Amino acid sequence: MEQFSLFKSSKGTETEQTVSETPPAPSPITHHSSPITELSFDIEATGRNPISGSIVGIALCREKGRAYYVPIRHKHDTNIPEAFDILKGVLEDESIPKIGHNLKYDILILRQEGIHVKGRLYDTMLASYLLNPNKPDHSLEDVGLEYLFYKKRPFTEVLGKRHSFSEVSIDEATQYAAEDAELAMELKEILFERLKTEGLEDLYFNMEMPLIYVLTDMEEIGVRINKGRLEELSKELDRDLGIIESKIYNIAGESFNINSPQQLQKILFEKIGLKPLKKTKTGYSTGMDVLEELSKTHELPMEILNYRTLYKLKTTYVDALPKLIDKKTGRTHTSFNQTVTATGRLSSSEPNLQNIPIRGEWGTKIREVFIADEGCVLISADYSQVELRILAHISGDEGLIDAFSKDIDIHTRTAAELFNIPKESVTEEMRRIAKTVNFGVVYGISPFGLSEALNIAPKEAAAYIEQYFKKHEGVKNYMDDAIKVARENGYVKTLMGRKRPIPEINSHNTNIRQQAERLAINTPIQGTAADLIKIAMINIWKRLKERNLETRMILQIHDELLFEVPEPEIEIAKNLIKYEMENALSLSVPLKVDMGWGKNWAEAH
DNA sequence: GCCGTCACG
DNA sequence: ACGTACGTGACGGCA
Repeated sequence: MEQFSLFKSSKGTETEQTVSETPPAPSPITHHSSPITELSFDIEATGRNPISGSIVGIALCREKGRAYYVPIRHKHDTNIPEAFDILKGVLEDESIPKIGHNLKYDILILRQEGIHVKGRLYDTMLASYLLNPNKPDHSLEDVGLEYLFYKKRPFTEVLGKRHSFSEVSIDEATQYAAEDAELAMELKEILFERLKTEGLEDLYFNMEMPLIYVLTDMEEIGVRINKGRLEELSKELDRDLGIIESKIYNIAGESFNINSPQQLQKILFEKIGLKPLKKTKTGYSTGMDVLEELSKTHELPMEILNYRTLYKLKTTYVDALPKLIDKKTGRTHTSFNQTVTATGRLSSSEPNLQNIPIRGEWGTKIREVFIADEGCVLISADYSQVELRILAHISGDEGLIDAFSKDIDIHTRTAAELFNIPKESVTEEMRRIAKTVNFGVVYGISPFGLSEALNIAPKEAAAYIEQYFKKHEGVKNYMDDAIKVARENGYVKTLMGRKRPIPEINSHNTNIRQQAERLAINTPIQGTAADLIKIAMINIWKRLKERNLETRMILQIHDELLFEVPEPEIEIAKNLIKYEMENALSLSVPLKVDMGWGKNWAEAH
């Protein structure tokens, strides 16, 4: 039977028809005489990763109760080229708004088919995220359930024992896909109305929505990785690990699985008789801080730490990265997740390229593997002390504003304040302490937390904190105010109006409440930094496009952007990037961006 | 599927 | 008496 598009039910309440019947089939787009005001769509494809996955079909919905499914590479498809061309025209029409759930995925799949989606995007996943960034699951299933009390048919059930969606019968595929497209359309009404009442419209349309296009480009371009070098490093790590392994067995007097915390506990705390310093839910901790402390008493803990470091680098990076090089592009394509963090940051997965090692000799070795394409260099641009600058701005603290206005080394200045001495007399050790205090301030400092971080007595830590607040009343006031605001509203906001509910702020449990208070303090800072770099990303992306430059943004690591830049564009790109990052927001302190470039990421940093 | 551990900002 | 720094993702072990 000829099947072009399938007329479909309102979530299964009407019967479906094929459009192959006479008279000539109406296309889902053209049989309407009215102009298309908006369109909900959903791509069915193979695989989670939209770069390696491929399209199976497209579901479309223009109005409640009617949705269509157009098979593209369905096993049972009869491939009608006209359908594809009509769809391309509509999806690329800048004037037609597009509705969907997780549009970044659909846009990326469509790009592989030569369709470049344009126009205003109503992404219901992003809307759900902005309405409640604490929500752990923004899947269509979960959002549909929460806002429409609608239980969608699970994908796994439709798939059954089949390997790919392309093997599902057209009838079933239609039911499933059309339901998704229609659900997104219905959710759009509710969620975007609520965005308006919550004051989140501006954040959506001017930040998260444009960012979809930026992130799709970044994911599509990917990063070049030196695979051969990774294989060399793997062998090197194998050798080093073997040596440490036998050393450990020698010291322990037996061989065991070093990666098993259970077995390790037996060796450390029973056989050798070292003092357990900390407990976990399941036993005695063998974490880094504990082993570091124990290494003063015995030689084994240090060897365990060395082993763990190398093992981590090998399994998580050196051996994992080559497997994620895409066969088609020869590059590595991460996913930038826009709806994961509670603060507004992005996250990165499969592979996570936001936690690539940087410290130590192995950090350098691994970063050297991230390379620029021929004729290009990598440019790294990172915000200097961005969270403390944001704290200066939102707290209005005079001391902090003064320090950043004069571009004084902030940690040295804090040290001078803490120890009541002139800047010139600050030692390395004092600066280290001050640096930790400054970090602690941003996290919502507590005497216990600071004492743990500095390995000092809580009383001593409390004294530092007291001294810090004496010099920075503005910061102290900000913290008190943030907690007050959270108590009154039940949520806190970033500078750009991003909200995070803090439901535990009035908890009667002291621990829970204090944790909530730290969130109330930290979230506006971390979240504003996230807002800031998102603005910079959008502006840089736009300007690169306007000027037809071939410089490509490839990674975001919270306060850093990484670009792949053709050599002739180095100067112009450097200026453009620095300007847009430093001027993304106008704060009461200047923003400062450090830049570097080279053939690999280690050099660029 | 959870836990402990550890890589990053 | 207890347990705390903020935000992530990936790995191996183990039930």
